[in-house]
Order: sequence, then C-alpha cells, then structure tokens
Amino acid sequence: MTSFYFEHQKIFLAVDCIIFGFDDNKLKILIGRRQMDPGRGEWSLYGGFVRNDESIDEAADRTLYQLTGMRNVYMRQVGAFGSVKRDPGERVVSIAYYALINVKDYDEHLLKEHQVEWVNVDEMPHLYSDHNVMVEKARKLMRQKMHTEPVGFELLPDLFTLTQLQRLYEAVKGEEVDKRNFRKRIKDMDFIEKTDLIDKESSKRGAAFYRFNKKVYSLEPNFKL
Amino acid sequence: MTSFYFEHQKIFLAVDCIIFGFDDNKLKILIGRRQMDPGRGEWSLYGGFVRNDESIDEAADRTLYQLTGMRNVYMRQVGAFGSVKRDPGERVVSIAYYALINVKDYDEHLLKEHQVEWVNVDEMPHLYSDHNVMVEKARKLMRQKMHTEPVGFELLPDLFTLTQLQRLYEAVKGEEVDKRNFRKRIKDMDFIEKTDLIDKESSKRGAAFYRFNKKVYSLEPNFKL
DNA sequence: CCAAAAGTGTTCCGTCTACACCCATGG
DNA sequence: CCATGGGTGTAGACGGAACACTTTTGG
Repeated sequence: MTSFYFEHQKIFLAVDCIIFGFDDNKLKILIGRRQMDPGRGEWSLYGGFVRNDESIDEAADRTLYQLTGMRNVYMRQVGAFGSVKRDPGERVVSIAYYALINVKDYDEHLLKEHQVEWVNVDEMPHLYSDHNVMVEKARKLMRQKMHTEPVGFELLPDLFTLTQLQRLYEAVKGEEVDKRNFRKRIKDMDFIEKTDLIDKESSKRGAAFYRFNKKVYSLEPNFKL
Repeated sequence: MTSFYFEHQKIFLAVDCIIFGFDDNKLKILIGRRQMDPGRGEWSLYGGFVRNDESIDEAADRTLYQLTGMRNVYMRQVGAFGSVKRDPGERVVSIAYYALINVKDYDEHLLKEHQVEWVNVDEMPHLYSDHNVMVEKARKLMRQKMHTEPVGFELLPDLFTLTQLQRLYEAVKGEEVDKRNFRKRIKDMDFIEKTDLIDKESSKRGAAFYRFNKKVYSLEPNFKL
C-alpha cells in the first residue's frame, strides 16, 4: 500500500535560523562564518538538517539550542526556500525560522566557540546562498508581528525602561517615534506594568522599570504599537 | 567533499494547493475526494510531490496545472507543514500554496475528471491530515494581501462591476461594507478604470464594467481597500 | 408601475500627529 | 551648576464610519 510513495523522490530538508537580538539600540542578527563546504568561510545563517524523527519546528528548536543553549525561545516560521540550485552542493530545501532572544541571556563564550557574531541588520554583509532573502523576509514578518502582538519583550530583559522599549521599536521600524505619543499608547495597555524598581544605569535621574505581565495580557489581548 | 550531506536523511517533500475562487458572491475552495491510500475517500486539498529537478514554486505550478490546465496563475506560499505524523503513511513534509483563479476560466469537465468541487470556505468539511490548518492560514494570508495589494482581480473576470468587486471584498472580510465608502476608495485608485461597456446581466438598469489596468498601477502602486 | 440594483456627498467622530517645557541627579 | 535623559498634556489635522435618496429599466 505504501508503495505509492516510492514512486517519488526524497530531498534533503534543512532549517536556517534568523536570530534577532537588540543591543546598543540596534537590531542585530547572529551570523557566522560557514565552517563547512561548500561555501566555507562565507557569512551565513546558522542551520541544520531536519531529521526523520522530528517535526520541522523541533528541528528549528534543536538547531537554535545547539547554537545558544537556550530552550523555549520565541520562534516563527518564515517560509520554505526551494530553488533547485540554491545550495551549490546538493539539492537542499530549507525552511527559515526567525527567533527573538535577549542578548543578555546569551552566553558570550558561545560566540567564539561557534564563530558567530551579532551584526547590525542594516549592515548585513553578503550571505551564503539565499540567506539574505531569508533575512529580509524575516525582518518584514517580524516587523509586522511587533506591531500587532507583544513579542518585542522577547528581545528585552524582564525589566526594561520605556526608553529601551521605544528604542527597540525605533530600531525595528527604522524611524524615530514621538516619546509622548509612544508613552500614551503604553499607558493604554494594562499589561505593561510599572514596577517600583529604578534603573540607575542609563540616566542620572533614574528611569522606572516596567514589566510585561503575560497573565494580564491573556485576559484582554489588545496590543497595538 | 559532498559526503558531508550524506550523514543526513532525505525526506519526502510535497506541495498542497489551496485554490480560491469566487462565485455566487461566495469565496470558495477547490477540494476533492482523495483517490489514494492512506485516507482514500476523505476530503482533501489537491497536492503532489516535489521532484528533484524543480523548485518548490515550480512544483506548485505544475500541480496546479495538472488539476486546472492553467498556467501563470497567482500563487503564494503559505508555509511548510512538518509534523512527524501528519501523513499517516510515510513521513512527508508539505509546503502549502494558495492560488487565486477566476472560476469562469476553469474547465467544468475537469471538475468531474478530477473529482473536485467548489466548496464555500465557511462550510469547509473536515479535511485529510492537517489540510484544514493550511486552509485557515491561507485565508488569513490572503485576506491580508487583498487589503494591501491588488490581487482580488485574479478572482474576477477581466471586466467586472463595482458591485461584484464589493461582494468579493465582503466575502473575504466576512462582513458587509458600505457601498458609498467603498466606491469613494475605488475612485481614488486610477488603475481601476471605468469602461464604456455595460453589464446587463445582473441588473435591469445595467452597471458599468470596470477593468484593472496593471500598467497604470505599476506607475504608482497605491492600493488600499 | 413597481421591484431591484446602480449610482452619488456630507457630516460627525475618534484617532493620530505635532509639539515644548520642567524634573531629578551625578559629576 | 549644568549636562543628560526622564517624564508629562493639548490642540489641530486627518481619515474612517455612518447615513438616504434618486435613477433606470425589465417584466
């Protein structure tokens, strides 16, 4: 009965990760020098092959874990990329995923171990194969998501100041936003809670730390920025 | 050198098509009874396997051509679906695509030949495997697209009346829209051109036929509905 | 003559945008 | 004492939503 399948061809299936981080008021992506042929030495996204005993989402999670040691990271599929000649070696179809992580959670040692670096999204070098296309599509999807769902907090520490949050949105949009209008919108969202804690790092006066309250959000999910 | 690849596993890769049509003021999808095991007899999207010598987009085009005999159809990727057990027979990862076609261009004979039917999107039966999930995601993406890019015309004849266009948007949104506001927005878009032709079919008075002018649109692509 | 769809503007309201000054503190 | 970032309200512009009547003609 299953012989039906075997008229057909199997194909290598990979995942590639576009890992976003936010640091120094800039949106960044984790990329590295490819350590294998073909394309050895070229800038590249981090990726891996999909195994037969795991879903594609699991393959993405596993690949991200290999690189960052992090689990339960916010990841979303960007899409499948399947030109015949996209990989110079073999025919490989790749499914791109983007991930949002807090740069501070990332173990610095791993940067060197895996030969990867945080690179500003606006200064992306030429990447291996079709990876630049993946990055652009990921940015587009992520930007959309950021304005309709509270996913930006994945890129920040648990405690953040409103200025940090604003800078994040500016980095994602690629343009400055008005401070008062921004804070007005924040006030309308009860799930962005002011804490008693004060950040003394970034200013002399000190800025209130805020926190995203997931439970409050789930009661009335109305996010708009 | 390429031996690097062969540590890894190959996987069956398929495409599934969500084919949208607009008829009788309803948004419809072309589905059929599965004619093969596993799942024989269940409602299902039309699909096919990706070959090693074609891109995934080409596989989608080819699959659509097999079913409809149509080329150069508007198609967009919905995403990859890759649970381990999504196909009861073998491990198959599938990439879903949605297509927009004009129902009138579709050869009725092919309906019977391939055992497929136009089914109202709001009355979708249970479909094989994860096909219902694919359909929902396709609807969501298509709805978004319809409001920001002039793709609705793919679902209509070359000549259409404003009422037809409005009914289409109502079907996609799932709610009625105001006739005057709708027509006001149309007037702002120079690439939706009134012709001298009159439709006498749908009303006694007769309604002006309009046409989408692709060239005018490309000069100043500002679509919003 | 009437049912059925085509066609046409104005007002209101809520939302978004622009905009400037005082505060607190570390150095 | 001053440089630096934190924090706050209002007015005007704009865009979207609501809304009703006249026209044409086939049957």
